[in-house]
Amino acid sequence: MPRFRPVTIRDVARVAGVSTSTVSRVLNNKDDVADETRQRVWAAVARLGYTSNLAARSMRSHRTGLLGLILPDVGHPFAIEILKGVNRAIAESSFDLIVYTTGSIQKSGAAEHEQRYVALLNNSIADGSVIVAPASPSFQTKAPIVAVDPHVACPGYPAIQATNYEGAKEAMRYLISLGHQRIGFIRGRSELASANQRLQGYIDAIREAGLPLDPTLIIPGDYTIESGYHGALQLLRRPDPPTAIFAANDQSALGVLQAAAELGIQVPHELSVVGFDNIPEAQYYGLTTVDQFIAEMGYVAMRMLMRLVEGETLPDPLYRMPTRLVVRQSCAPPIKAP
Amino acid sequence: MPRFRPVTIRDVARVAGVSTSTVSRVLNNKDDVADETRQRVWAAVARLGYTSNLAARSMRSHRTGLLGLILPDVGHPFAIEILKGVNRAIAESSFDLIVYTTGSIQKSGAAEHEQRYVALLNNSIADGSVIVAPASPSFQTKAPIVAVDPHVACPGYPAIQATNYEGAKEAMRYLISLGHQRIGFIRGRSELASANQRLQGYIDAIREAGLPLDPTLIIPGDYTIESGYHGALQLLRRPDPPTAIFAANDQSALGVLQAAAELGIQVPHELSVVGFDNIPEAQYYGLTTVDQFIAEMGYVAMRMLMRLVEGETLPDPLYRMPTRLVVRQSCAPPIKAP
DNA sequence: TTGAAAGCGCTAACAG
DNA sequence: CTGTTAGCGCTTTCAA
Repeated sequence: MPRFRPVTIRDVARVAGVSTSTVSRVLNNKDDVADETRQRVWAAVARLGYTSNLAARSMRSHRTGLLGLILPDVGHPFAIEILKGVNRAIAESSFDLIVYTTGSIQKSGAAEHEQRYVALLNNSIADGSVIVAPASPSFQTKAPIVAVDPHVACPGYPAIQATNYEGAKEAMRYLISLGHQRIGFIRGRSELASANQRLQGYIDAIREAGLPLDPTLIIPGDYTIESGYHGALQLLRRPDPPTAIFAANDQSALGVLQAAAELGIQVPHELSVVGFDNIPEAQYYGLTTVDQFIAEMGYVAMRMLMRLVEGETLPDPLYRMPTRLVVRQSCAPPIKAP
Repeated sequence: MPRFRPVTIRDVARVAGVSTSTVSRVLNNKDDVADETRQRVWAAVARLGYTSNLAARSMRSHRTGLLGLILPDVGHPFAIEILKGVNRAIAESSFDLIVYTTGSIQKSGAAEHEQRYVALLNNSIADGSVIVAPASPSFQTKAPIVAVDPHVACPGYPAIQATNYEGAKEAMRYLISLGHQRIGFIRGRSELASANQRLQGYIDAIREAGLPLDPTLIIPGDYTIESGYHGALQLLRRPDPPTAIFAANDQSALGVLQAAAELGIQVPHELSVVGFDNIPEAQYYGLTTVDQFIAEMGYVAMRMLMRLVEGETLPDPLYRMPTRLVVRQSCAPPIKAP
């Protein structure tokens, strides 16, 4: 590969026989340039194959036409869904997208680092950014940001969140309507607002149905298959096992199914199972789920961001994306109706 | 959101009571700074929450620690697979990743635009870039690039490509070994090197087996389900239909299955089908496929790029990623053995 | 060991 | 209408 010096605005200016500022004016479509000059400049641009230097441009004028997306881990299914929605929003717009990632949650992680990532994009090359699952309660940034599924319930920035509470409640009401009275719950990571909202939905649904709340039916978990598996084993080996289990996310729901299979417990005949999130395999397993429209969340977040970048103000800084209960074969009335 | 002026190196300098150049030296770990000064500077950095401005930094020193990935359409399954591999390579490294996308092939498309995208990242903020499926035969860029699956067979830049020719041949040899003598072929987009290499594999396998080459069994296609569907209909409605069909990619293979089902032709009993690429549904349909390790291609591409960025030279600028024939239920010997 | 000064490529004042 | 000038925030000589 031959050493190559990028073409600068000065090269264009020299070839077109004008000053650099005139070239800049033409490039930015200012209207105070003579037609003849404009032509000469464009011709030079084309001939030299000039492309403006993003770094230099964004340093002076603070409008780059680039929106940022900050993801801890692009390989994660959640991130990929977000990406699809974000991509659609970008495709419909005149903005381009810059996705920034450190490749893993390990390398990013801590809240203090997030600030760095936001600053990296937002204070230099991006006109604004969407950040996925941030832990920080606030960000210092020049340009606007929008969060998807922030760790805290009421962050100091615009955000979009699924209706975790309502979704959990709906799932529970469905199980209760089938006749279940003892329903186990596998919790999510307790530092996440989403996980706690789901737990609260579980609790309130039981209370509102006038059923007794048995705290021993609530098992800690961390959104992994393993936690669902072990939690379910614990619940199902009791002398008085629940007739249904609601898992705080898709992964742990899979763990529950696995545990049931291992113990020879028939789903849904002997045990009903419901999971939150939309795991792709849900339909193969016939798992009843509370679907989150993850891609849609990415889409809405980007649309919100674009509005902010254009200078509009959002009517409501917290957008709540509705979930939907999708009933499949993993649910049935309990064997002994009360 | 309060107006916020980003913290600059000057703010840090003022607080630490040193000059901006000293701050810069500390930030870049130069060793000619007094320990005591170094401490003061780091303290100021921490206190102010300073993050260096990417645009300014990349404008001066031409090392940013950022690698670029240029994708026409992040929503596409191929892109997502690439992303997974790329992500892994990034996670293992000390680089961060910047993905640039315009959101759709529509908005990007033409080869002339690719040059812009490469320049955008490579001549300003990135230390080098991986570009997916580029059409251009060459790029003008300051920093190194590596292509994945370029349109042309021998581009003027380092690239990584699946063993399309060998893979196609292996699939054909397998069909021939089952006893098939008349095998149809659904072509891919003829402007792509990959598609033509697969076609050549088909042709050469037939020749080498000493079978007659019937050009009317080769049907044009464009990698879509529809083209596979129509191509298969055309082949199967002949008075002398082939006993097997090899489709140049996964999508068109699905189209073939669809056409066979519609005509009431049993797969694999009356028709064997093989597809290239790895469609995720392959195993559900029992489709025999020539798998490409797409994520792996992304991984290798990034590793190659990192080497180039570090100043190494590649032993071979064209890396050929082996494909693998995965035999599933869609293949069987023809009804009448010869 | 440190600071002053120059300048990366670009845009936005301000003059002409 | 166009050129000159002054920086954006940073790194890198060159002196001290």
